[in-house]
Amino acid sequence: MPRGRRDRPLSELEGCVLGHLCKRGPSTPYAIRRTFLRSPSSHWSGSAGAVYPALERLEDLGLVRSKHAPNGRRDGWRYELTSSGRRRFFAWLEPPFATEVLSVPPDPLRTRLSFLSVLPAARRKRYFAASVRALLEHFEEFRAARDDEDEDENHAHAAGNHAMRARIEWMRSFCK
Amino acid sequence: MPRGRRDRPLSELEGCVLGHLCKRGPSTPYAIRRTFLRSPSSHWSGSAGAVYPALERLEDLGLVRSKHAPNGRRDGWRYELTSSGRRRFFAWLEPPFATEVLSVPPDPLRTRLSFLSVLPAARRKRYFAASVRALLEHFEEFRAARDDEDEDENHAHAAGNHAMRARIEWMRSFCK
DNA sequence: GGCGGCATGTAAATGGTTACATGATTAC
DNA sequence: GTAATCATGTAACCATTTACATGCCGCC
Repeated sequence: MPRGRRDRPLSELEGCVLGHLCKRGPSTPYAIRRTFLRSPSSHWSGSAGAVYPALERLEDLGLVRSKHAPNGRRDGWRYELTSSGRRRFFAWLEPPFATEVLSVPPDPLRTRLSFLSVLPAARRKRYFAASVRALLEHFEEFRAARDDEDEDENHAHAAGNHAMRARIEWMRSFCK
Repeated sequence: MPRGRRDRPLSELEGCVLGHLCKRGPSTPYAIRRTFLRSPSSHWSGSAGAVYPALERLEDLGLVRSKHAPNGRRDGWRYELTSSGRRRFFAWLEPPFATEVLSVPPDPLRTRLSFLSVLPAARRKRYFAASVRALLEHFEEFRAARDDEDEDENHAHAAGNHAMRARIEWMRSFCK
């Protein structure tokens, strides 16, 4: 799907950038990056090398608009949603979803299950035990890292909780 | 992490390629691609443009070795694990895991939860209902696509099942 | 004997990453 | 006044994807 096409699907990052602008209003690129950098639930680094190009692409698509807005002595731009950007964001956000949104999300731990038959039974047993232990440990950390400021983030966090518990459950079920 | 470094972490695809060689023995690149193409649980396309370069990288790292093995009149190569490749595969497969393996796997549906507050309550209600409906539909398809040939794949499939059910559960819990 | 599908690749585009550079502001 | 951190980017690299090219084989 060539980048130029106006109707190409948005990447997850692009959707989130539009979402930030929709939720918090006009923002500088750095402000957008910051929410990625700080958000505990996000899996993006919020790297400048991703956010700035994404904003350029979105501007090329006419979904955002930038105004020159120097900050003190310093140059800077402020981005805001266009009305077509707003429509596009809602299309990204709401059902009907693309298949990738609905299908089982990738999970590196689950991927590894496809190869466990190469291990002798005893070692496989240890595998499950050690994995459950590691998962539980990680789970504690995750639960500790609550946000509490943003209601949405709490929802997302709760969903993450469910997902983690499901992983622990199936790992446990294989233990037996 | 520069590509040349011998101790860089393996990508998921690279791990799976080593895994294929470990499980099924020496293979042609196409045979490896095929398992990705056919495996229902995999989220890679098994595209040639991913597998061939991955094999080259693994060979540069000394983890696989290729032999010229013409197939009939046609050129072709067959790859096999080296002993260091085998060690490396087990390190990839078994605990202790890298953080990315343990942490909550990304889920595009969960990502969208972070923006639901932009919707008015009624619309959010419809959102959850429609999502659950779509998930259930997709879930049926997923369950139908069992493999039954490979025991490991059945394990992975069962884990996918758990993950899907967890998603449906949390979507439902938000409905209320 | 032509056609469709299997097998074997290459090339270009994409959307991320890390690393680097550097100006402004704040804390000490 | 100097070090840490905030803010603003650029550049190089990386692992994927899609699209393309092409030879061989079996079937109708």
